[in-house]
Amino acid sequence: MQKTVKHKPLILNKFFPYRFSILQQAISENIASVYTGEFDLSRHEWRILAILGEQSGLSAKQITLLTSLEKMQISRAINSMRSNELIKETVNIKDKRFTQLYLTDKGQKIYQILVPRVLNKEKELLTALSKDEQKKLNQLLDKLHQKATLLLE
Amino acid sequence: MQKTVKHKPLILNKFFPYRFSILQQAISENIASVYTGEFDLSRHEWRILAILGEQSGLSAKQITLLTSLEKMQISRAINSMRSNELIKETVNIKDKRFTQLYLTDKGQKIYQILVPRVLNKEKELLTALSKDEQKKLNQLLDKLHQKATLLLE
DNA sequence: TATTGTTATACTCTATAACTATA
DNA sequence: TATAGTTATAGAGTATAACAATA
Repeated sequence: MQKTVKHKPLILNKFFPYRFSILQQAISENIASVYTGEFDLSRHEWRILAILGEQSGLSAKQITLLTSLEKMQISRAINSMRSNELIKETVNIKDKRFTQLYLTDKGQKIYQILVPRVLNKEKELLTALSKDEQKKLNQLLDKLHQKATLLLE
Repeated sequence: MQKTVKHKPLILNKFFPYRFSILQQAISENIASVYTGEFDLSRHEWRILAILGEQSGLSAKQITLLTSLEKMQISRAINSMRSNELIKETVNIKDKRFTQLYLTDKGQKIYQILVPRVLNKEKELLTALSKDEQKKLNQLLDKLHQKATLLLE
């Protein structure tokens, strides 16, 4: 006689959130291999570099609104990037509480090198899918994201 | 005159790996809210509970093969679960290097309570998509996973 | 009083590798 | 020699909150 199962079984390998997490890890490692390899950035540093490369002069506060990073994570990452001379800053004259952050020449150079590599890695990953499939995937993930966020409230 | 951009710009919010990572975090928090809330399990502990609830008597080595956990992560999680009396163990008689792990009655009770809740949370998340869309999503993620793994080698 | 950003602290997680016991 | 599992240790990341400067 078999043990009575009172509920649907949970097979970890078929459990959507688990599978998603494993895939996320693989994707993340692919991208991280680009920015950790030669320039030894942390994930937070890489995100800040990406943001500031695109939009100069942001404050830490603005970066919190554009990324999932919190203010002390940013403060620490900035600290490290400052000592590696990737970032310089000025105080906002109109409101001295704000610091305006910029990439240094060195920071910009690294940014210019990394962006094509990272975009290329993204492209490589996505060659697994046709253009239509990529579009479909984005739609599905958007729906899922909306629901996941809703459920967290 | 505008600054010359020598490459395609990288907009973090539209960068697939970034979006994926944000979504993963939201999904993971949804599931974690179930197993951390009442029983205060860590993610590793939860995964081990899920595995052992399904298959009794596994060794730590076997668990490494069924999850993304490594042996010392398992060793530590087991340690904590042992002191919370969720797990008991016996030595394999044929090869004394192997430990066979089992849920205690208490561990099983928690397992029986958590599985329906966790599956329900998964279901809630997936209501964002139709059955067809869920199937499609799984196919697309599988393809992506294959590619991501391949690129890591 | 409220906000920006820094710092302190304690905690969790991770990675590497040395260690034991068994084979 | 090789394997299963434990332990030590240092580093990275996280969460909470107190803090200084400015508004």
